[in-house]
Amino acid sequence: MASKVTPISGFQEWLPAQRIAEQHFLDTIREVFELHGFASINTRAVEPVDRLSNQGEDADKEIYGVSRLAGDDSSEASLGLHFDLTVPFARYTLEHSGKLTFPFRRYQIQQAWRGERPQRGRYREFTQADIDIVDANELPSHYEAELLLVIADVFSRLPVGDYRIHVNNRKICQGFYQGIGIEDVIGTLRIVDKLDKVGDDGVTKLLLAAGCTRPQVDQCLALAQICTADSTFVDQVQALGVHNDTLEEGLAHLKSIIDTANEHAPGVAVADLRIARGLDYYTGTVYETMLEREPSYGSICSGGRYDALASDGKRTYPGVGISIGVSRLLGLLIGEEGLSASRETPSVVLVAVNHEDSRPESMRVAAALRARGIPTLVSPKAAKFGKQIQFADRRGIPYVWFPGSEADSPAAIHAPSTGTGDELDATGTGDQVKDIRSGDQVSADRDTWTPPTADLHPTIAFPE
RNA sequence: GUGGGUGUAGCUCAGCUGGUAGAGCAUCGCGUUGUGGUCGCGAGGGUCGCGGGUUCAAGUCCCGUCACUCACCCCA
Repeated sequence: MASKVTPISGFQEWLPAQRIAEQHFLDTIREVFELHGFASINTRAVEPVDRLSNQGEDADKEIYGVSRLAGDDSSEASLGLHFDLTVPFARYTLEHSGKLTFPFRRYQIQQAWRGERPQRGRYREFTQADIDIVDANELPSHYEAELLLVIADVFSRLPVGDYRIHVNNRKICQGFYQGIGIEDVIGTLRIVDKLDKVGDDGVTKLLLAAGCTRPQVDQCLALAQICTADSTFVDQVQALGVHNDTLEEGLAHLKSIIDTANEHAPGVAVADLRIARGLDYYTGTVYETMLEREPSYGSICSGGRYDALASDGKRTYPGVGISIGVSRLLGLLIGEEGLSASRETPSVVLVAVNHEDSRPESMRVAAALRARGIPTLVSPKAAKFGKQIQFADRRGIPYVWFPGSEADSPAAIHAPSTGTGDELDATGTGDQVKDIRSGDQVSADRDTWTPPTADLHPTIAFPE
């Protein structure tokens, strides 16, 4: 039955060349995560709804439920697709706590689902690349700087352009707000978080409406304005004259992170005291990462420290984690800016087929090349050589191999004169390989010929 | 969930105050059984999102619905 196919909003799908670019990102992320000693885990797509749903009332609306279309499954536990990787990881940590070795550092690259209205940079199905470190009972704060450096290492190997990791510590806001007599810390954070969208005036109105006094509002705004690439933010906060132990603790932590980051990855981190993050479970350091060329696109890498996400009653497992929003990042780079691969197939060589009768010989050539790690495809038809070259060209395959073991082979008959003729096999019966970009065609040995390293695998680049 | 915009070929779109569905690009074929890209000729491909209404006649007007899209909410 033919039915019209239509796209489903909020689900990202790439064409083959774009997928190659995506895989390059995923491979690089994985490689760097492993380089920094993170072990991979994969968690199931579903969690019991009651475990997912107590993260805040708004989150509930976004959870996709999972059930059988037919049949009476009223006796089954209610399941939902996870909407991030942190909550499943917390559950995983508790479930396997007896078999894990702490501090446990894991990476997890999986999809997550949120049933919200899609928009630019926001999807209903999306891939996240998470790293987290959890420990039992206590978690040293130096990990909070370490995660930032891992992300800096990842992005240094990818064509993401200039970016900044904005770091804050919730204790700064919490201590500061309490120090000036504001009780609703979370609510105040949420309002201050809108600074980008509604501006000073908008935030002022909202805070006044929430019951803050004028001096409190001014202090909140003054704190939120502070944003420094070095540890001078400490002096700026202290100049505001608020005294609170929690505040001092937060300042010391953040200073330590910024100093460490500046030593190992200069220019990447910035202390930005307006960063709040929506999720309630963060208790200390929080991160958001913006691209310099388009900060309004939103954070492409976020996370933070959480002290009590996982607890079995006897022990709590504090952790710190950060997550690359792969789908959001690629939605911009691939979807809008045109990042793609140099070809739409991994094949670097197309082996021509002279006649259908000689296909076995072409297959032997392909086998010899593949045995040496050269991705190779055999031509689908013994069409005219122009067609076979075109087949390669359309897919971006740079080399066409002409098997030459037969007397009437095209390599013997049709080798073009290149002036010197030296590179042609004197007998005219050997294999030849043609670089279809330059037109150069030379004799080649299927057991030793290797394409230039730059051609062996597709490369990724933005359009000119 | 609330509000605005848009639905015509694979893609980008034209189609006037109603009169038998079009272009460009892409795809495929042909241009002396052999070395492509240019060029020439040709072909395929559309329940005009879906349903109803008005009319002799609806892609076009009206109503509904669905999808996509943008903003709000919230977040990677």
